[in-house]
Amino acid sequence: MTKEKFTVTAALPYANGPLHLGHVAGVYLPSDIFVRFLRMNNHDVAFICGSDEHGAAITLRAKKEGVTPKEIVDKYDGIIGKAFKAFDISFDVFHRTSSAIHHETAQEFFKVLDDKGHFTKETSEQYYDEDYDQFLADRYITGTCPSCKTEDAYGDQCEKCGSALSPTDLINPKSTLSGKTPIMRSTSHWYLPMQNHEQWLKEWIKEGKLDGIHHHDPSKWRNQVVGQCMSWIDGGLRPRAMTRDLDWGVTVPVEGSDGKVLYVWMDAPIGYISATKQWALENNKNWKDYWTGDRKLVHFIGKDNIVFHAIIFPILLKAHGDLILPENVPAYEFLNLEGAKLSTSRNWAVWLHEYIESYPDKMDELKYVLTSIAPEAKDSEFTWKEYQARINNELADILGNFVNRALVLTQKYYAGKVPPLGKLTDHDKDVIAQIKAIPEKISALVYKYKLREAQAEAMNLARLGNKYLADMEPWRLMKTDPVRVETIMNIALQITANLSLVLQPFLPATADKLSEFLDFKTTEWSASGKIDLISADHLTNKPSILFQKIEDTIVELEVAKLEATKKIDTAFEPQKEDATFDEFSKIDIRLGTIIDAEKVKKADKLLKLTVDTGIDKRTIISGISKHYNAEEVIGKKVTVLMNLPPRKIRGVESQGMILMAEDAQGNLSFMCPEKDFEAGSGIH
RNA sequence: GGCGAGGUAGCUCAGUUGGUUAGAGCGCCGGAUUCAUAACCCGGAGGUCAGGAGUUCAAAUCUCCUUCUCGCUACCA
Repeated sequence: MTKEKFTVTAALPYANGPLHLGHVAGVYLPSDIFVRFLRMNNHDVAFICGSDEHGAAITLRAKKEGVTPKEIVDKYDGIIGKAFKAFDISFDVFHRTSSAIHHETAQEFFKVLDDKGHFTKETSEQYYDEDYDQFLADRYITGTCPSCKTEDAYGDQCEKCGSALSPTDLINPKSTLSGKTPIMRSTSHWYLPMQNHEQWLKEWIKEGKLDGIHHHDPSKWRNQVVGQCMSWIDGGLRPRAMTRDLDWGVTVPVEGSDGKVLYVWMDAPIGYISATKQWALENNKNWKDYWTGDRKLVHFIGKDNIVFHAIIFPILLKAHGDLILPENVPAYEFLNLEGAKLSTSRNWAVWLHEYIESYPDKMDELKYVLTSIAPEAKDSEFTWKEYQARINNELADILGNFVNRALVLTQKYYAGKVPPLGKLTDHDKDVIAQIKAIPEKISALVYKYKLREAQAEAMNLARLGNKYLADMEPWRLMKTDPVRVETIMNIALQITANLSLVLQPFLPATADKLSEFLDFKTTEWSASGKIDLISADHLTNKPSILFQKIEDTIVELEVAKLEATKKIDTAFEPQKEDATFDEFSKIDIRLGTIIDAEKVKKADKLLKLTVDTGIDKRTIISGISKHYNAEEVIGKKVTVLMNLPPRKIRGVESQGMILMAEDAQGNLSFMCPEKDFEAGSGIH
């Protein structure tokens, strides 16, 4: 195998929460396996990751918790970094986007593109809501449509006549945030005109050609990745703003851009580059070697960020010039947990750092299970029951047991010394051929990013060993033909030595244990498949149990722990700041009876309700159709916020709002009077 | 709502350019065995390949429709 060069990145974890099993199964573990395998084959590889620490979500969270964004990201960068270390994900570097070197790198990157004219700078007068102290997106402005004169047309489109608008076209504009007339304020943003890149993107993704030259094999990209990219491209790419009005992030390195930062999705992938720079600095290397030339760039990501890695970042890389584009973007689907979607906010998750704390000696067990169920082609599901079954039935019974019987027999018959290989039978030769074939299969699968199958193939080597022993019955032959047993045991030990090799990418700690048992270690994949890994007379050690079985009580405990999180109200916000009595008095809340309801067309969550409020019958659009269907809400007496300024939603004017209670799981419930009061009753 | 990806044995999943009785692992049932963590080994049962229609000598595989799940997006706080 010729040596190749790889730069492998794992999606930067967003530093506003800890890591859960979904992240691990779908990005970090597969990339780690891939990289470990590459290293064993002596490819030149850099494995890059780090914390993604910018973006509006972090500032919002900081505001909510009353701390600085820096405190948030420091906290989670710490938790995440520590967990990766304990779980033994073998990054060459785990960096962070809040570092100085990243800010410099991202700014420089931006400047290069700006200097080359790859951005269109739109300095425009935009509407600004003084009460909310922010610029208004098109959709947050309504006004009268200049062509059909309908009121409440949106800033980007009039729903009535369908004409495309810009906010400044509107007559008598209003902010939907405060309801007031926004003022014009000058702001400039840098846009990436993605539509200029459609042609080469199409050729690159569909045919794997870049500038007419072969770049990669598109059939190796996952369906989902090609499908979603083509869907975006065929739908027509549009300019996308690469800067934001925010105070947390990489400041735009251009005069007069105060209060602006790089869009987090421009900033974050550049984090791969800045992390490489930091690593190069510390290891006396040149970072450019890892981002130029005939090097293969591979991005491991989750399916939710395909377009950023397969469209937007490639545009940026190509526009920058000199830099390589991804050779593949293996995107993983999602992992579910015990029948429900993983959710950070609802605390429905198995957190990696908590697992590590509970089971510090069971890292490989978790790795094995997660690789077995890795969501490569579709969403998959983790259950503790399956965790137990995989470990007990496969790791312990098949792998652990084989290793144990081979080594224990060696202890028993030869005091641990490897017996010589004698004359081979046809059966032996057949087994030896399979020992050779398995690593080849694993290798082919890994290069195709089929890691779960690759791992299963590694387990087949242990199966082969078990079957070989069962077929040969050395314990019986020992009485009649001890010379023959020497050959059998030699082969069994060679299988064990091969296991210590082929398991390394998947189960590094277990592979090390095997090496200790055998007193033999090699990290050269090219040695795999050989049957002379350990020589005759070599002394092996007494084995210990490789895998303890998982007791039922563990499963029960973990499931109970999860169920308990359903009941704990962890997700509730802290109390808001004081409101004056005057402010409260302005709010008009009354009981209303829903007298009619229908689903709003072309909208997932909306119900159009007709409500009798005691003083009138009005239409209210409510985003509750995931929780209530139209039939069941009719006749309900609910709480209505009366004096919210009317707003057009999906072309229908909503005159007020139905107040809902929301629990920690995000379920919504009407708030109904305890006594049967009539519609119109005020709520004070 | 638009687009994308999925729906294959009880469970987790393979099925390459359509081609003989649809596969693997685990679970289940039966058998054999004792070197081994009551493990291993052999055998068996179990599938209208989400549902319907079509193209074809032939469809899990191609086309259309319906339905369910997930993601992106729109809209919703």
